[in-house]
Order: sequence, then C-alpha cells, then structure tokens
Amino acid sequence: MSLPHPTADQISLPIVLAVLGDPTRLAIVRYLARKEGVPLNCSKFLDLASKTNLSYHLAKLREAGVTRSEAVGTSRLITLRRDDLDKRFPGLLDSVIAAADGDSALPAVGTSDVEVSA
Amino acid sequence: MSLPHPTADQISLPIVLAVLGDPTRLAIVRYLARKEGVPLNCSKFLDLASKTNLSYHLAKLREAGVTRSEAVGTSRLITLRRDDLDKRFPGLLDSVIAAADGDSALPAVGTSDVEVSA
DNA sequence: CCAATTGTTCAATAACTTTTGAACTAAGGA
DNA sequence: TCCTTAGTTCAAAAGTTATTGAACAATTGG
Repeated sequence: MSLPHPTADQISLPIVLAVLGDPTRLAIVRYLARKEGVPLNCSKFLDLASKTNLSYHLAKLREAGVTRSEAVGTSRLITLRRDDLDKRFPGLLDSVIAAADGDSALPAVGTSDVEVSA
Repeated sequence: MSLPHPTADQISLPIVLAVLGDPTRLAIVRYLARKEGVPLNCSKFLDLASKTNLSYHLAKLREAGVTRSEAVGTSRLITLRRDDLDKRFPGLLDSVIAAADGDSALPAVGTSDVEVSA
C-alpha cells in the first residue's frame, strides 16, 4: 500500500454515501465492481473526466475507504474495498451498484459490447 | 399532497445518496424509519438543527424523493417514501438504515429509553 | 379579534466541493 | 541520458451547499 487509506472501522457511512453521490465516482465504483479482482489503472476512467479531476475523485474514493490504490511503477492499481465495505455496511454496496446498473441515465465506463483484451 | 414531490421514477440514485450523505438528514431518515407509519411533524427534529435549517434539510429530503410532506393545518406531516424507494432501489434504504443504526457516532433523534406518548 | 404555534422564504454569509491548467515527480524504455 | 507515460500537486476560479436571522404566512385556540 502506498497512499493513506482509512482502516475498515474508520470508514464512515455519511462520507461513503456522499462520495457515492457523485455520478463520476459512482461510475468508477460500478466499473470496479464489474471488473472485481482485476486491479485497474486510472487511464480506464479518462472518458469520465480529465486526468487532474480523476486524480481528485480517485483520492476522494480512497480517503472514504471505498477503494484501495496501490502504487506499482508509475501506475496506481485501484481496487474496490468490497470486503471492508461489506463487513462495515452489509448489503449497501450491492444495492447501490444494482440501483446504478438499473439507471441508464448515469454515466458509465466500459459498457460497450466491444471489450479490449489488453 | 401539498408541496412538490418527484414521482417514483424521477427519483435519482446519486441525488438520494448525496442527500443521505448528510448526518442531519440521515438522522431524520433513521427516525422516520423507526416510526414508520406514524406521520411526524418537524418539531421532532428540533434537537438536530434550528427550525430554519430543518426546513432546508426537510425540503432536500422531499425534493430528492426520500420523504413525503403533507400540509395538515399548520403542521407538515412527514413520512418516509419507503414503498417508492424500495421499488426503485431495492435493499438500499434497509442497508443504509442498518448501517446507520450500527454507528453510535452518528447524531440521532428519539434514541432514549424514555418515550413521550403524546 | 388577538396571540401563539408551525413552519416557510429571503438574503447574506460561510464553508465546502468541483474543475481547471501549469508545473511537477517518478518509473521505464530507447 | 533523454523522452515518454502515468499520475500528483498546487493555486485559482467556479459552483454548490449549509447555516443564520429577520420577516413572513397560515392555522388554531382563547
């Protein structure tokens, strides 16, 4: 681990809700959930926002305890903290993601049929 | 019904999450959930915020589709829109409320053992 | 009618959040 | 070493949300 992350018990419900209440961040979390287990780097999300702005949103997600960012070379590998979130707030993440998946008006990443392998 | 409320299908996930991401509003929703079926007036929440500020937060909850406010005499009877929320975002409200109930650091209303009957 | 109760609205301010661009760091490849 | 890639940091600007007090409206009880 490289950057400051809260421990599981430091994760705060209102902060998590507020952080997920932003469409850009919700899109990031949705994509992470779909690709669970596969660590992703920031470039995956460049169609949601500028590089600088993404850095800001990804920091918010990390600081809230929603994601984990690990520095590997010049990349950040980002994963969902599903284990910790499920322990802390059972069912919350699943219901949020299911609700987001059901809403076609929300911004999304990697939703097209075409999937780039590398 | 008196004041403008969104219809069930107009309720937006990011807006609901953002609205619930405020500790004062979360406390209001929690209390409404505990007293489900019993319409409450604003005075119940006066220990959370000033009258003016409550009016603001209750309007946010109403506009997001989380609560319903009905004008009855000089009071507003406030209820949770559980039916609509459950239809739109299954499991979300329950997991949020369960998570909030598990967090003793959050502000709360009517948590004491003493319950005033009238 | 008068006063009290219940809550809203308005304008101001304070406090945050989001977005931006330019400058930066750190790693990796040619 | 130099260049590129990946992402951060910083300061400024823009936008939004929260909080306040004073003034208001509507209903109800005396």
